[in-house]
Amino acid sequence: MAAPRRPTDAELAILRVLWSQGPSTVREVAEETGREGAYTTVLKLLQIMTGKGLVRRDESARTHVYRAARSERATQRQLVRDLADRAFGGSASRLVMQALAVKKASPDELAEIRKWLAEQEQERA
Amino acid sequence: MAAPRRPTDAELAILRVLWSQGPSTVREVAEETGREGAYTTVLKLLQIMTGKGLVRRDESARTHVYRAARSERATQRQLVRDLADRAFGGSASRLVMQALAVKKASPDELAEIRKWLAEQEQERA
DNA sequence: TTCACTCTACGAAGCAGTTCGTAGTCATCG
DNA sequence: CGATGACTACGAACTGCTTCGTAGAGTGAA
Repeated sequence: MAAPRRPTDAELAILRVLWSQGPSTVREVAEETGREGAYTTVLKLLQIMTGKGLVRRDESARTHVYRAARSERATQRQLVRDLADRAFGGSASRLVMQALAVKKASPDELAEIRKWLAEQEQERA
Repeated sequence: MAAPRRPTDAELAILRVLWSQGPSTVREVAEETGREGAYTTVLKLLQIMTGKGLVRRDESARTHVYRAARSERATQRQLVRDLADRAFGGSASRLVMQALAVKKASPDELAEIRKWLAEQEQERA
């Protein structure tokens, strides 16, 4: 499979619904996004996304059911990589530095970072 | 000033040149991007970016000199925030987690992260 | 059957981003 | 002066994204 193009904003909004709600119909996605009269817009987007391979469609019932083709994590990593390339000279670490400056972390998140740090030092031994 | 729209890919490529080379002429930017026959394309982009307020133009000489209107850091943070909003439910910390998974860090970067971690724990006291 | 409702499909418009060709201006050199 | 070359300005084409309107098919109730 060729390198998939980065999802657009509207596509990402839909993927977010699919990731959090699981496989969904057009109506379910449209209602979750909360916008009025968005039904055919969401339908069209899902059709396009099916063509791009971003989502998969179950057509066994008359009302089709869509699900994200790639996991949230995998997509997030792709986007991080993409941003690192475009704005940080390819350095994910420099991206991390700026992200750390943006917002304080919760205790859980701090713990995760500490854990990651320990692993890094482990590997360096 | 209203919230500036996120720079596009082509705009970011130009900003990267301006950040690393400092104020530059169209020709200097065009040569740095390395693409053939890109001159008028770069010129047009710089004109558009001037209109958007992304760059500032010194017209005192016949050959104009452009410089980035915002710092690299500020722009990077904006982009991080934007990506956090679009793909991480607004959580920069979750973005950090994925970014850490993407690539190993250098010793310097590890040290910076450790320093940041210490500051966080300080504030929590 | 007929009506109302829901669904899919799709065309088309509008807009932004990107690229390129062309025109016109200005400075310099012979 | 006249030619050459570098510069700015700008229109126009092309593409991709997003939105919406409309058509047509399936479903089920009266």
